[in-house]
Formats: sequence, structure tokens, C-alpha cells
Amino acid sequence: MIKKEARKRFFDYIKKQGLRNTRQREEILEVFLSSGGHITADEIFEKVKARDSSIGYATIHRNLALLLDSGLAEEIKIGKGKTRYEQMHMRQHHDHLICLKCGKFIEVRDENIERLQEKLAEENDFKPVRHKLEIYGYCKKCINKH
Amino acid sequence: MIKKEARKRFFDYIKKQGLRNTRQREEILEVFLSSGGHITADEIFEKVKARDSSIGYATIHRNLALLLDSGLAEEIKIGKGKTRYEQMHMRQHHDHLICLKCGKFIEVRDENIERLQEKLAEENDFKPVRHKLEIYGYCKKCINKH
DNA sequence: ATGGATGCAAATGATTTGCAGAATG
DNA sequence: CATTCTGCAAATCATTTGCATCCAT
Repeated sequence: MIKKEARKRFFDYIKKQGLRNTRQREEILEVFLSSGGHITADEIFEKVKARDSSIGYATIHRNLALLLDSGLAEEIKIGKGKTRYEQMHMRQHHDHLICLKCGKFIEVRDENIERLQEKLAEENDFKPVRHKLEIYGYCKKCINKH
Repeated sequence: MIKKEARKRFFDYIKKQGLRNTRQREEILEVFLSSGGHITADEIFEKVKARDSSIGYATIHRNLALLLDSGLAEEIKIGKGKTRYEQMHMRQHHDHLICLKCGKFIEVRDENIERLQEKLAEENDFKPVRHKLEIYGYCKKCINKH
């Protein structure tokens, strides 16, 4: 199962850094990995609190930083809203089409673009690690309304 | 001259919205258009203040919002730093290679990627307006140091 | 003259940090 | 046991807003 891999990767990272495992850390990881994607710190806080009402908000952020560092999560910051966190590990990388009207996120992937990005980086003596492609515009429903 | 075009576009927008032209607005636009790119609100504030020490910080933000709305500027939010503003109008669109070690921004452009993005959007019944592509990794200087 | 624009200071909102006690390896 | 982690509250930091006044049209 894929979630198991992600857990392993996270705990391997934790151990390598000389850090410890905790109940809270485990719960936050679980909620994050079970999220559809694009989850906020607040949303994680609410979900974890439902299971363990004693958890503090700061703990969410501290562990989110760890998810980022371990490469499991990626930040998405758009406009003035709060930062969203997306899974990097379990799922295949994808790009986003973002509707300027209704805010809808459409996940897409194009192998040719992926390949050209590698090439583009290489041509610039750059070793790519990850990337983010966001295309802003209007989705089908909103295309006539703006 | 290209800067002149950008100015026209901005003031056309202002007028269309029933807004007014002011000394401050003019100065902020000037500083923004003269910036190399990736400028922050603070940096604009400092530069404008050098010419007009009475200007307030809030005015920078209020006018930056206008630059965004008029389509002249684009926001770039990375990590925990402050938002950077980049010119959209005068210069050709470009993507970024961002070094995870030294923070260097390399501007790149690939026609094929641009074209494939159009196609990708179209296939999803999506009308693209603008996009943002950021590739994170290690630049030539840092590639051996991490 | 009229309503948008500005400067200032205070407010906001998200994220971070200091600290003392709790828990892990 | 030594250290990391946690919850809490206070602190930060960037950005936004309320308000009285100013100024462009």
C-alpha cells in the first residue's frame, strides 16, 4: 500500500535527523496522507483535534515543516488565502489549472511538458528537484461569465 | 518605448475603473517599471521614499493591488519570505529556475512548453490567462555543494 | 463639490517562538 | 537521563483597514 511507503519515508527521515516519533506526529501524518490534496494547516488542525482534542495549533505547523523538509509535502500559496499543502510522495506529480472565477483546481499532467522541463533545466546547467506549474484562467463553467 | 506602453495600459485601466491619478501612484508605477523584476513591497517603498519621503507604506500595497488587477504585475510567493512582484506587460513571459541552495533565480523561456500549456488547457475546456512555472533544484555553482 | 486617495496608527491573520512541563529513545 | 516535543500564550511579520484629511476631476 502506498500510504505505508510514505509513512516509512517520513519516519526514516525523522530518524535520520535524530528526531523522535510522537502520538501527535503520527496523527498529523495520518490526516495529511488521507487528505485529498490542497489541505490547509487549519483543516489538518480540525481533523486531528477531532481525534485528540488536546493538540495545539503550533504543533500542526511544526510538523508541517517536517513534512515539507522530508519531501512528502509541497506548499501552494495563491493570492491572499492560507498556504495549502499537497502530497508529493504517494501520488504522481501533477500540475494545476486554476479558475480565476470560481477557484476550482483541475489537476493535469502532460508527459511532454515534464520532459521539456527536464531539458530546459539541463540546458541551464541546473539540476531540477521538483517543479510547480500553475495555469490560471477560466474553467468551462465560468468561461462565459467573466 | 515599452515603458510608455505599460504606463498607458495602467492609466487606461485606472480611468476605466473611475479611479484617479496621483503623484504617489505615478511614482510607484515608475519604480515598479524600472525594477529589474522580483521586487518586494518594501523595496518599492524604500525607492519611492527616496524621492518622496512623505509616502506611506499602505499606499504601496494599495497600488500594488492595482498593478495586479490591471495585469501589469504578477505575484510570486515562495517559502516564508515576502511576496515579490514581477512585470508582466513590458517583458516577455518567462519561467523560473530557482536554486534551493543559494536562492538564485534564473529566467528561462521555452516556446514548446508554452505551446503545450495552451494545448493542455484547451484539452481541459479551460481558457488560460496566464501561468507560472517554477523549477526548483540546484544551480551550477551549488550542484556539488548539497 | 464630491468621492477617491493618502498617511498614520491600529487591526488583522497566518505563522512562529519562548518557556516550562511532558514524553521519547 | 538527556533531549526532543508539546501546549499555551505571547510575539512576529507581512499586509490590510478605519479614519480624518487631502486632492484630483
